[in-house]
Amino acid sequence: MQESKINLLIIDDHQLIIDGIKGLLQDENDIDLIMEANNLTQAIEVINKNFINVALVDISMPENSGIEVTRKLKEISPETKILALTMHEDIQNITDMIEAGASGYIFKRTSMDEVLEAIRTIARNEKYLSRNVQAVLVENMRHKSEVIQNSAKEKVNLSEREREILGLIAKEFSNEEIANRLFISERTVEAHRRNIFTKTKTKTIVGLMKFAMKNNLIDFNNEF
Amino acid sequence: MQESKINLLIIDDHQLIIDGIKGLLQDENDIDLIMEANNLTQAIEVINKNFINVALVDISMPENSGIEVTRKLKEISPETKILALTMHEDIQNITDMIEAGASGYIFKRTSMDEVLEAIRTIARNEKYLSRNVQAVLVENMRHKSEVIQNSAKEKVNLSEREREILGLIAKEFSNEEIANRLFISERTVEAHRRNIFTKTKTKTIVGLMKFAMKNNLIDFNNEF
DNA sequence: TAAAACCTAAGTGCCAGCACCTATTTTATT
DNA sequence: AATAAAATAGGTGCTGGCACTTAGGTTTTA
Repeated sequence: MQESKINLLIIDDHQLIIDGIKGLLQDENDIDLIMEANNLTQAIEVINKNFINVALVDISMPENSGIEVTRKLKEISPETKILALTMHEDIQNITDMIEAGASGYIFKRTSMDEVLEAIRTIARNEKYLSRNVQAVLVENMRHKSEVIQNSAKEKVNLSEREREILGLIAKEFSNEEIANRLFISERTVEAHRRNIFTKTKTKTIVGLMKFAMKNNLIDFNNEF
Repeated sequence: MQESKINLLIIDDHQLIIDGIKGLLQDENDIDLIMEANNLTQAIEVINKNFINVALVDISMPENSGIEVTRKLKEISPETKILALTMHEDIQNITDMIEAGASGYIFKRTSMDEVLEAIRTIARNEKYLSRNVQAVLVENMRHKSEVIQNSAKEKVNLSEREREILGLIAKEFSNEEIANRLFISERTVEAHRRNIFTKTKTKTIVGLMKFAMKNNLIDFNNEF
């Protein structure tokens, strides 16, 4: 399945790291060309002159963050696959990089073998997340549910009608509109609204929306 | 790093699949015991009698969904690592299973080699997401950003101050409180508020909150 | 069968948010 | 130097949301 040779570009502001990686990779016979760049400008220059399959981006770079670099490179050369190499092990960084267009993400504390495997994987147009990264993602998913469970520990039981009205509130209908829609009095809507606030222990619509979000009572994204 | 032998439990309502997997794994010398169960009740029975390192759960089971099974097994035997084997390739299923406590997730269309690798990986207390699953996760992260970019294509440029005030609104402060906090007049806060509404093309606080959510201008989860 | 929860609804009054207007000072941007 | 954008702030008036109260009919549950 190994297609052709890989043209690699290493982008890092630390020349030492570039040299290190280069040394470790240059014996691999499926990696043809290894270019290097210390910043975005140099990287763009390289990419404009050579066809690069894989760019290894260290996102701890000072001036342009790795996210910026990734976005920019993807813009000018969408075929180039980007592998993020970083010491930032938080989810935000991972998701940001992937949103920016990275095909793979590995932590600096992983072995060089994995770097090589990652390069080959994303060169084949697959995705690569190192074990560590997978662990972070999994932990995050689990954590999210824990947060929800904790915050909703005192199980809020909104009635059918209350949920319905909460949904309409979230859809930006006024009490009057809700009343008309449901063929009930505005007074009744107000009563429901009050009960919803009481049950959810919230005081403002903003608070209520946050509550609804956290408890997945409404979803902001898919609607409308 | 291979610790000891692995005790495996295969849970699937299709006996054929159990037999198939069993046949393919019984030659592996690091897999000691292979038990089987066709449903949750049987699985619980097995787990109560034997120590199981890894449970391979097919979540397409009719009666109790794999999610239920996973939750239940994790409850009665937290040390047992769970590997989800499924034909459902959507994110919801993946996240649900992981939230329920699965340590790994693989699609049915992956090779048996990967199943074996996955079993060994999670037996070592690591996480395992197959390449396919990684692809789905990555695609999902990217897709999210696309949605955001589309809906916010007309790049909303809130000023520094406006962002600050938006943040305070999201923290449920009233105009008066915001005014006091920032040492400005309530009139000014109102003016900013109006400008924010205009710029974001929203009309109600609910709409504004949805906008802010989508554009990551505020984050509902981490705050407070 | 009684109690609890739910859905319904009217009255009354308060005020925060908002509309619409105007205007000065400061800070980019060209 | 000039134009634009942002931040500041006062006035005035309307109203939707909310508090607080009361109450009757229905459904669920203990």
